[in-house]
Amino acid sequence: MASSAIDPQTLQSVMRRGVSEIIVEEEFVRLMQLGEPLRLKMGFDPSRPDIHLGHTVGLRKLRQLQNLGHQVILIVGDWTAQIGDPSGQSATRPMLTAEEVRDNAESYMRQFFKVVDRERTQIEWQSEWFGKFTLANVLDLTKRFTVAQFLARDDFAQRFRAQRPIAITELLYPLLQAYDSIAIQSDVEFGGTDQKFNLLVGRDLQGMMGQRQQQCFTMPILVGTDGEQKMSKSLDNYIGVDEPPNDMYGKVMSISDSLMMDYFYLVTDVPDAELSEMSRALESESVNPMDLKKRLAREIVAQFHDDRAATQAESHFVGTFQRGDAPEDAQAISLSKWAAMLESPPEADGSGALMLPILSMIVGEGLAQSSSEAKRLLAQGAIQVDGERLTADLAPLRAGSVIRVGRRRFARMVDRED
RNA sequence: GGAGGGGUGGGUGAGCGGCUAAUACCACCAGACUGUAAAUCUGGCGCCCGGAAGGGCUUCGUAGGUUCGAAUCCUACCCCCUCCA
Repeated sequence: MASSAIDPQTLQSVMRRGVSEIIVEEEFVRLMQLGEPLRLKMGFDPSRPDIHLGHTVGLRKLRQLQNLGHQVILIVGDWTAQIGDPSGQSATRPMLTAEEVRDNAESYMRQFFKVVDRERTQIEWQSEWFGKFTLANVLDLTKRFTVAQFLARDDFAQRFRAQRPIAITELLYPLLQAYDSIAIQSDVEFGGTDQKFNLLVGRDLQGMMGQRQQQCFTMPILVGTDGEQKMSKSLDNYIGVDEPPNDMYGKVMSISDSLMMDYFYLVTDVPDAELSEMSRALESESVNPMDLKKRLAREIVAQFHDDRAATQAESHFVGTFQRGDAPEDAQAISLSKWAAMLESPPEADGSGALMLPILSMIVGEGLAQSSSEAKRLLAQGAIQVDGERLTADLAPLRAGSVIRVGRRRFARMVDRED
């Protein structure tokens, strides 16, 4: 319970770090000072069950407020999912079956609760209210807004100008999202800066229908691993909260140095004072950026897995990428199986290794997609055996030999496998 | 109801009878450089055979047709979009 008034310093950190805009700030402050638990609204689209770091910027804010005693209402958007948020491309989305929605919701929540406190979260399905909606309700909703209001929204405006299609249902999307605020009596709603319009429609609608108006928090958009665009699954520039530690660590290390401080600021708990320290050190080049980035990668992995996983991921990274060792879990290839495939017994060179056709082997074992690709890789010098770059198809292999294809595909020869 | 535009390789998007397995950009892969950074540079990027030169096979919404030859022309069909009313 948030029984007592909040201290000013905590309030400041809630309202500043990782927040782009609060509408209306004074009202939010007043609400916080009331000391009663607020209803924090968060929606989720069950056609996209995966959460990545970009989403966690907002989720972390929710968690922060939960720790102060407030309540999260998670809305499963089983109706809006059928429309598709117009802020994306206008790709027609297939309708989901009830079962798919349930599965997606499940996997979403598993990830959601890595950040948000389950104890202080209430889950509501849109169908609880939209299932009962009648045409009369729809008309009542739609008559409150004008086309001009909606066309003022930037992405609609652009599409309209470019004579690209805008489905009527897309205009409905913000309305349905807004009605959710009515249904759950939301006090504060959260979203990325690109959600501002939708959040405000909710606020307006509440006012029109005589409810206390929600406050709107917009959060900065996290740039993806490509260093340019918003982190998103469809652009494949994301770091998923569900990814294994090694991948997560590696992806963080691959971000550009210039993004590093944003990540620290938006998705870790490293205190502000320390962050300014780091920025200064980077500025004066008194620190190797790589070391700070390793810290960032550790922080992030620890957050979604644990400290042990973070330490392991780091040594995996150092071993595999900085030193070029084969990872412990490298794919195993049976030496005897491939030796047996040659009609004539494989020749040995002086040291007892077997000369085996590496190209068909890497295709057969899935290290290359086709023999054409395998040839190209060989020609480009991308295939190594025990650190030696290959130039011809036949490679000397023995048990324990390490095959490396490109930067990250590894395999180890073993005597046999079952 | 009327007029028009369009469906091309993971994406955007050229090509509009042979020089086109198909321009360009993005994404992706590899190499150089490195901190697996990023950026940059170089090469590659349908499948199969070949050491290579080269050859074969399958692709441009679907199905037929014209032609020595079609992503390009014709016919039918399916799908998408815009404008006028």
